[in-house]
Amino acid sequence: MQLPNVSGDRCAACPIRHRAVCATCDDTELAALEKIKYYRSYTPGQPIMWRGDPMDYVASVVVGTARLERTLEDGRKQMVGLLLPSDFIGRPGREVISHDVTAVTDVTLCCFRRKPFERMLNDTPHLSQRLMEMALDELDAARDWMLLLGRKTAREKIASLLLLIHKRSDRPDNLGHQSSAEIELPLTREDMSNYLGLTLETVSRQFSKLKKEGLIVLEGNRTVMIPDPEALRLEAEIDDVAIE
Amino acid sequence: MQLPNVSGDRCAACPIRHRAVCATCDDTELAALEKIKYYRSYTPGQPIMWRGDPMDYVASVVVGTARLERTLEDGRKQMVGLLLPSDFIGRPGREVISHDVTAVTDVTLCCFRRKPFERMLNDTPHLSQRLMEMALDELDAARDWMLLLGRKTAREKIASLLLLIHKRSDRPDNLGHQSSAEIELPLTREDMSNYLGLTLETVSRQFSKLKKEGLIVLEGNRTVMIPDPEALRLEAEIDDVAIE
DNA sequence: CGTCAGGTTGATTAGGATCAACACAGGTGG
DNA sequence: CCACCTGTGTTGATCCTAATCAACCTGACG
Repeated sequence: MQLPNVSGDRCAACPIRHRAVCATCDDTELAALEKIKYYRSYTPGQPIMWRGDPMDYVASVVVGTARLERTLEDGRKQMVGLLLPSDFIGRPGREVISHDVTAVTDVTLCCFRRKPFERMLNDTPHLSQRLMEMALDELDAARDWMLLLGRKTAREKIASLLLLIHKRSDRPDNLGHQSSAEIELPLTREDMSNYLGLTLETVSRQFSKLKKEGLIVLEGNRTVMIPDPEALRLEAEIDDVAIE
Repeated sequence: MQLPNVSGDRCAACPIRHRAVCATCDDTELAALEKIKYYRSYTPGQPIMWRGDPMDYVASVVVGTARLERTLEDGRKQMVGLLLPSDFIGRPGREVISHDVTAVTDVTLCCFRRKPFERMLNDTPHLSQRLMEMALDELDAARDWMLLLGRKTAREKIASLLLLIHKRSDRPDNLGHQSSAEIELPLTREDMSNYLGLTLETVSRQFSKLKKEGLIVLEGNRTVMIPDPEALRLEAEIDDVAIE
């Protein structure tokens, strides 16, 4: 996979400039951030942070997909977040990392050492307000996911996940409702099962069933065509009061 | 139930002064907040906010317990948060309420009309930083709960809930590990089932089983004695890396 | 005294987990 | 070039946990 050449680039040219934690920073603030930022890259499967380790830096995802997860002693795993470009990693004000983070695809992070970043947070309201906004958005998303984990059936979970990935892989040509859509799954069946609170066998079976019913069309293992997104939406029991 | 006389009180005397969104405000900021605040009270079961309604105000819980929940069309319910004193309700910057909020016990809120509060957020870094902190804490809590919903057994869920309530009803005499503890459940079996992603029958059965095994002692329906919190902790599969 | 909300317990069912076999593609090394 | 391995995915058989359906209990309250 060819990575965009981000290292050393000016923030102004950054692909996530207008969505990440720095979105509302002005030129002066951006210059200050630029001084303390550095890039890191990871290959698929590579750990990025471990729960319990000291949190030396925080970061924005620039390119790629990562998963945020927790593991029980006996090995049961639950993904608690899917990190896509512009998502923020880490919790300023905390000494220790609370969730494992792992690269799913090739990933490039824009990192800030925690201490300098915390100092900037303190005297850059634009930054703390943006981070507050992002945290509140993620909180809403986490709560929606709690509804899925606690109450939805396997079939509804799969449909919801497909629609979530569809929505978040927002290509620019996304004007209103399309009559069909194609999405690229960054996750393996196992990753998906860990996100949905299922086993990988159940995920596989539900894929097969949705395929047989014509609600999805598989092109290879990772590419899913959704002939009629509205029909899939009915299966997902999603309800957007024009909120999300 | 006798409510503390909070209405009209000065913030300085407020029971949640040092934990709520206003915790880090100085006297001047507090005075400004005092001008736009007002109190509201609710009786058990009374709705506080409805998903989809315009968000006219945001609030802090001063006294009592409320639940935050989402409902599927067919009636399936999932609690997505338990709101205790000092917790914040609402999302500045959003026009519409995204979760239902209902009083569980008698509840007193300290409310702020949203617009003035948003203006204050903009020019009061103490406030936005505190709200950011609280949102990030809640995000961590929500993610812990996702692990519970997705991967824990009914028995583990119940044990986790009891320990959560024990931890959050932090009486001052809470110096380190106690050899036994008594907690007061604000929730009905049904509320608990909605929080844990179970049915109320399953909750009831697991209570009976834990009782039979001596891990808990019921005194009436709502009071639970935990003879050996460490033993219960082993059942809950909780793992705190000195994080929480 | 009857009603009703909250709670317990029992019988049965079902959705998903578990255990297991196999398919297939992509490397790797002889 | 082929044999082999490994990671990923599919499908089948069986089991088990928690859901469902149902009866009943208790205490509060008009």
